[in-house]
Amino acid sequence: MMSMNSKQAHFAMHPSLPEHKYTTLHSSSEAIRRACLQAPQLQSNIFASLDETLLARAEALAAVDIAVSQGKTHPFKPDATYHTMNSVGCSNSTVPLAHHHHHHHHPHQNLEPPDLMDHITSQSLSLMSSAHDGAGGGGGGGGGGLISTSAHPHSHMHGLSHLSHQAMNMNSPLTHHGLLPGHGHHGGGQGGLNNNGLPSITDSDTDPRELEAFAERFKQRRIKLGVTQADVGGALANLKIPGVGSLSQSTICRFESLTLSHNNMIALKPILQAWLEEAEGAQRDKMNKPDLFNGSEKKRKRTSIAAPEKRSLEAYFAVQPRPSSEKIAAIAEKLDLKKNVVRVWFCNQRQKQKRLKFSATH
DNA sequence: ATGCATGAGTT
DNA sequence: ACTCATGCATA
Repeated sequence: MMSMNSKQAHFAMHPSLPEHKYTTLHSSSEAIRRACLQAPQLQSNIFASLDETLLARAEALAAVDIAVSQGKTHPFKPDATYHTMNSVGCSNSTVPLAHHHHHHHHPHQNLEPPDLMDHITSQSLSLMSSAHDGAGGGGGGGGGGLISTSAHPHSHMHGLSHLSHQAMNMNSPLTHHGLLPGHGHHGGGQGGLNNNGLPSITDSDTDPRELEAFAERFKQRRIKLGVTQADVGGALANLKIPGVGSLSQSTICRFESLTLSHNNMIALKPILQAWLEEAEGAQRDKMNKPDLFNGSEKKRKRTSIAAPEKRSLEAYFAVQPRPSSEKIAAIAEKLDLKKNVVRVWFCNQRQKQKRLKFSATH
């Protein structure tokens, strides 16, 4: 089969700067997070009598939290997810951006050197596109790189997901990849290029400190170039690196702020480094691709879990980060949320927790 | 800058 | 049904 994705729709232009629908102090919810919840794990009968014990317990804990930092009520329903999946006539024109095979990994118990680049061949570095600025947040604008760049209607999937998926364990930063010819130099500087055009991965590349330093340099140079995070993401596709498509503003942002998993950071570094060097080396010409597409498709609505519910979830998470399906259902009902919303929340929470745990260690 | 969500690949 | 990489929508 080819690729038959069904998640497209680009163009999220102009944030209409609406009034708050509901008060959501996202900053506090993130700041508070689970920090002081260590209830004894009383999971007596999870399947027997709707462990209200645990739920009540967790909620009680959450309640304490509420009393301390909340003094308002919100008249809103914590659930507003309506996907408007439009079958836009299924345009099958998926970019033949070579979605090659991938490898597998055995259930061994440790580091399996990932073939970071197994097929990458050369390069055809182009350049980014327009310049706007305002990437770093900018309060009102909304992180947005709402520029008119990269005209990809809807056919870009994950670019390099296969470069470093879960096959590799992200622990010891000493894992070097079997196909690394020019490794040997390290200590704050790499520069060798692999046979595929991307910078070689060296030991130093897996060093959290090095990654951090690079991320910082990257951001500064990017800004210096006058490009937004979104611009970078879109420009990556122009690098024509096999298996590497475009990335979103979100991902670029996360890279710069180190809010990606260690592995993800390592995988993205070579790509972004390649772009950076190209962009600086050709800062003269700019191509502007006017995209005259009409995006009248689905508009995904982001579910917003209200603070109280969120606190409860955090309380549950503290005692049981991985609730069973039944448990999730129970929690969902208790909080009047859709089961899937709860499930996804736990998944995301685990990811977050994981990366926080890592950054805390380094 | 981040919260909620999707999807591929695994387990 | 989970993990991981990513993305859309939004604060």
